[in-house]
Amino acid sequence: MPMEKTFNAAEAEARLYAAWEKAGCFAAGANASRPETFCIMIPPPNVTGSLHMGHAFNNTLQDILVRWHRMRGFDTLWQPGQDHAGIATQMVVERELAKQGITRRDFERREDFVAKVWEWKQQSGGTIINQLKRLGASCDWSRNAFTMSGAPGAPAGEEGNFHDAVIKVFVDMYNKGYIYRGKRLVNWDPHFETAISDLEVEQVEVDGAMWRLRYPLENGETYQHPVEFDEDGTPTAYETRDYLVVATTRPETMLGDTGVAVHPDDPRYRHLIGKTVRLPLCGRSIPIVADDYADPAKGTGAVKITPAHDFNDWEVGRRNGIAQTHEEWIEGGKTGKKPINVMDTRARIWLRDNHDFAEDCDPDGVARLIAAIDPDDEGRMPRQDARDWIIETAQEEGWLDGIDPDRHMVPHGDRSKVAIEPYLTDQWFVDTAKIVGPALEAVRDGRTKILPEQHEKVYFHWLENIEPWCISRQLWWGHQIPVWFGPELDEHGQVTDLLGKQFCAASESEAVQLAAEYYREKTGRTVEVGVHHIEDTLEGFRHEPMPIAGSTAWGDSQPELNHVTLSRDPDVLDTWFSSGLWPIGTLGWPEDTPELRKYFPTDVLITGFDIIFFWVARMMMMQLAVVDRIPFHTVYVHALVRDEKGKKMSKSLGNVLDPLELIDEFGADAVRFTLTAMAAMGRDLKLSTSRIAGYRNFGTKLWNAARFAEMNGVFSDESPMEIRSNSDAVQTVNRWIIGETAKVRQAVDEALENYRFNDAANALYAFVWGKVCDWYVEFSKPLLLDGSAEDQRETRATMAWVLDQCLILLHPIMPFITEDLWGMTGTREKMLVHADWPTYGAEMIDPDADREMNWVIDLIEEIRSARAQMGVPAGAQVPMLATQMDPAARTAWDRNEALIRKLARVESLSEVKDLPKGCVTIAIEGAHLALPLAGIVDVAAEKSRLEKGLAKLDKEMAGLMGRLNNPKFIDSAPEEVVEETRDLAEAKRDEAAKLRAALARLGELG
RNA sequence: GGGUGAUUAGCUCAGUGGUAGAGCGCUUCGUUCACAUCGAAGAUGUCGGGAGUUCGAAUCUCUCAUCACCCA
Repeated sequence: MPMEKTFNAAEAEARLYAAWEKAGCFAAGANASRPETFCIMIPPPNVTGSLHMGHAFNNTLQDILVRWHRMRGFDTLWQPGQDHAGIATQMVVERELAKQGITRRDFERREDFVAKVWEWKQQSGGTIINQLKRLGASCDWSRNAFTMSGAPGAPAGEEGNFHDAVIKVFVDMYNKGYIYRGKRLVNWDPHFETAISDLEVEQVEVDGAMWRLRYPLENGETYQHPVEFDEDGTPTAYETRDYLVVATTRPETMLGDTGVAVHPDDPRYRHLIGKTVRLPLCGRSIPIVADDYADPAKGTGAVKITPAHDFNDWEVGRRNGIAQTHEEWIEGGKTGKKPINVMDTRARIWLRDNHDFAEDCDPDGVARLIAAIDPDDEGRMPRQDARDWIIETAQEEGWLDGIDPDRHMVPHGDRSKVAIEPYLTDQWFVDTAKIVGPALEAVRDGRTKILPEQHEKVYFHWLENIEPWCISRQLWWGHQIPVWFGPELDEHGQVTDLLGKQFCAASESEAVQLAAEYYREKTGRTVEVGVHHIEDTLEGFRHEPMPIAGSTAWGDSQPELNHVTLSRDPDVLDTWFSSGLWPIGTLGWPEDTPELRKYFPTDVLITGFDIIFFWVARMMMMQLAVVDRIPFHTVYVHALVRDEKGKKMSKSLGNVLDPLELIDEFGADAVRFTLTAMAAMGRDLKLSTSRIAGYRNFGTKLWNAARFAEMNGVFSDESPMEIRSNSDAVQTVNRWIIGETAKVRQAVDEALENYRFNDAANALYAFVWGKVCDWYVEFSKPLLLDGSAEDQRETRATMAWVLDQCLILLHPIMPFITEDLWGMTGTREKMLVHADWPTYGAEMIDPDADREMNWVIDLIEEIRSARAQMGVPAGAQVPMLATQMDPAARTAWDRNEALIRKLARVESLSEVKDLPKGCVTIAIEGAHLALPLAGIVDVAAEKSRLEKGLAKLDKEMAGLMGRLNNPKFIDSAPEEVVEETRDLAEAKRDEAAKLRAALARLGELG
């Protein structure tokens, strides 16, 4: 059956992928023929994810390395999987539920909500897997991993043990002292009501204002405020003020102010340091403190300090005793200030039952504020409304000094898009300072290499300045923190802190056992230990663990503890905590599996630079902390895919190219080849569809070369020869293309070894199109059509071999079209995906054949160029004359006459003593050739052609001679460079002489 | 403000000290049996500006300009 004219990607891709999967071609170790292993972990996409250009790029590069190693016989594993994406998944599921009018708060039990999430995951969580398959990704899907597999409540089919790994790591790290719970300011997302990481916060510029508020000075204090200035800006007149003006972009936080800061050297305020102001509305007396953070040139130079609601204020507060812990406050004789949280978890102003807030306030003020802002659950004001109310009131009461419009950055949650609130809460942290050392060391000493190298700097910079990592999230979808709280006892067995004792264990029963031991030791009795499962009941507040201590007392005796009820921390772990274990977790750790032994440490990680901190650094730290080994020896960091104008692709800009649509239109191979050809290290790639179309055409070109071969019996030779080296061929053309194939094999391997994907793609493009299709197929025609039986046989065999090599070498980049052609151009033992990667090299290259064919190609191009410029009709056969040919040229001509004549449309070659008038000169090494075109030749056109050529040669000669005439060049340049330059100058001189002679002859004519 | 990178043909980009390249686009020609998703030929560059090192610089150094990204 004759081949179609083009490759039908839409039909073939699904069929071929199914065939690969069915045959188990991607399974770990498939096609292994040597002991070395090669393992890549996929950067797990979100379970909510769908394929975007970045995934397409990232996974194309991984697939190339994986297919290349598998064909070379490595024991190969490409481990796929997804992460459970805490916030993103909760968002998607809540959105689904919202369609039915249900919210998360309608669920009575956490388990019910989590069950819904699992339901969603099983229905819709596989989207990206199918999309990766369309791209051709050769992952071992039978091992597909999920960071929540095996978690409590996981349904059938999700029984993996990733959960065990996560919990075990937490417990290990907790016991090693790497994990602790503490009260710190975190980025709080009021929509999702959870802490989020710095990296999930984006800064958005918004139009806002600076509100100036007057805080009255207490105890009759005043200061001189400048009101008139001379030309130099020196104050010339002052007014006496009995208040300080603070400027703020967030007036609603004033309810939580614990001080006002001024610069210690500010002459206006120096005498006020240590005095107090009275906070309007609540009447709290707060100190004026000295801190460099206050910039005298900014605003009024006095800045309100709200430690519980601003990161900078927190630092100022800690330095100045106005953000003390409870213990510090007691020890300091209750003279300092504690930070005051005035918001609930939904960023509404929380005043009712807020003891920290009310503590030093005027009771009437408090009552008024509660009535206005926080009367009851329905009336509690969101932060924006409270701001409006406060400004209005300030205006009415005369303590609003003014309003200045101000454009400033406001942090927003990248998922929720709402303004982030710095929020003071208890959270769990990894004490990264304790585990960062080995991760830095591994890259410094080269055990792990980051490519391109510039990214090592980013890695070092981030790790050297690492902050504690907040790993708790107030979500339901995730790994619940394996810590149970119970009352802490003193040496007399008395409760000192209801929440003070933590029991960290992999299971509830182990925690209970730990607790029983603790209480027995403290009390000398057996204390009954139970577990209380808390539920989310407090609207607008975070659910905290609530352990219970039960005791009995008889008469005057101390109460005796007889039972406690533990309460588990309700928080879950940051998704990145589980993704951080990806390399070991996917291989079955903590079980000692054969895969873990075989494939860990893995080889290469391919990822985008945007998650170097998020993920790469954390994997390094965690693997080293947990199993004390690096997770991979090479990290290849690729750039971003942008649109053709260089803009980051984003849904809001509408410039997103959907890889699946591109695959539909151009085929997966074309998309893959484009991404590969543009993957120069460290550069963003700007993608345009015309480029993809170009590479689709490349596939068609290859297809048609095979089609030509098929039509000429290349694949159906009844007595085929076998080509093993260039000595199996006699014809120069065949010997030449065998050598060219060997060259490209070396180039491709070298490129891939160095992660120079674009070099591999471009070398193959130039070879397949520029060498095989443009020249070899054309050269083969005279042999296949008119050659001797032996020549035909040899050429068919060579062509079959060359095309096979093209398919093999292209397969990692273009798996579909190559596999399809492989199947239709021969009877094969194995599919191409498992074909043996060649190892031939220099021994296949015949320098003589190389020289000869390059001469032939030059000659044909010269003749074609002369003809085209002289306006010789394309179809016309022309005679050619030679006045001189050296032996090499003579041999080359004799051996390749048929194909030169065919491709250059030369009718004959005759040797003459002198050229007749009206000839067009063909400049070629080792021969004087000319086309007698007396009837046709346009003297002026030929003259300008020759002059142009001469001008170019003269310019080149000038440069070359300039160097050769410089004694310093002869002395200091390497011998071979000097030699090369001499040869080149010689050749140019010969060519110029020929052109001059030709010009002289033209002169005779004209 | 700090850091990183970029500036090469009309466009998008390769190019680690030795004759400036590719793809796309453009112009002219072409229905010969692999391919018009094609073929042949052609035009197009003070390699961002300036200075330096060197026999020799797109490439190394310094400086200026412009742009981009990351972090504050």
